[in-house]
Amino acid sequence: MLTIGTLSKKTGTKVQTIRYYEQIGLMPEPGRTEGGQRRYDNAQLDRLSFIRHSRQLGFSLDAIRELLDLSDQPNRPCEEVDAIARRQLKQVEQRMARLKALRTELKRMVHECSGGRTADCKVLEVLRDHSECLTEHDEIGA
Amino acid sequence: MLTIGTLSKKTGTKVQTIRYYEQIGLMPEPGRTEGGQRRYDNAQLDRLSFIRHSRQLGFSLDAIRELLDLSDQPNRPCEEVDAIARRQLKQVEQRMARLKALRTELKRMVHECSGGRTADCKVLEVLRDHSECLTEHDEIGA
DNA sequence: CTTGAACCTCTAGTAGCTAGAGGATGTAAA
DNA sequence: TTTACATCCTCTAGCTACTAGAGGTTCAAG
Repeated sequence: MLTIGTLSKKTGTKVQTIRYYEQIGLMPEPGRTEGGQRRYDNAQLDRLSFIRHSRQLGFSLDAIRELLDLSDQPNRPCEEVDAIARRQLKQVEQRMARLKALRTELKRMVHECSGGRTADCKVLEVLRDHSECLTEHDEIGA
Repeated sequence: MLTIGTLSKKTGTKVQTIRYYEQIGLMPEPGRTEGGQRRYDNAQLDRLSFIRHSRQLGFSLDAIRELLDLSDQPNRPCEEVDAIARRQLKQVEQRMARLKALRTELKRMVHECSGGRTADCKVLEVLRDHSECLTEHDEIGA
């Protein structure tokens, strides 16, 4: 039986985060000692590792919930699992494309500024006037 | 004089967001009609455009606050501005590197799964066992 | 003068945690 | 056995950057 602290160390997940996952129903309620402290078994360690690894790969908690559900039903076709993974891959690729455009623009800004006063600063000038931009970067966030 | 709705359309920023920027002190308090409605001038339009464009380039609101402050002091050296931009560029590059690693891993997962039952699903297998991963992707988020 | 779009404030919600207060428990050494 | 102290507990509030909605008021055109 593992304490929450041990589980935390083994998975690299903060104690608070483990309790949070329990609260939102991603982790099951563990057993408790007489004094009320949580005690975990290996199944729960595996589950948390799965969650943790999925998070590292950028899956949302909602997606992870779906993946865990599917993982619990071994005889279903894995098309749904694949679909979730492909969706994630697509999202990652979209973000990369966006970041690439931002990098281009930022590089140009930084490059063109040759260190005078802020009044003549190319960086500020570009920020003031969108028309100086070469690439599209309309959306915000992600 | 512009209404908040007109300002919203001109900059592509939602009305609620403009009020939010005012609340956190990023936009100054505008003039008001007798009835209490906000009215903006061109300086405020410029400022909001600046904010909007900076957001599109991924700057945080805190960074934008710094940029606006510097922009208001035309005689200071623009090194600080450059530093902020370079910091942003670095962050973008870090995120890109991370996404690249994720993409590699996700592609491999999706590729190796040939559509059987979830019990044999390669995607789930990789998620269960980090050691199957080739790339590093320790951090979460960003 | 009426209508209706646009405005107002205020509260609460989103994702995915993180931090801290204030107090209880578990364990190992003295 | 007592004491020390790390770890645990619950609960609340905070973070970024908005977004949505309730319930009510103002503006401008006809």
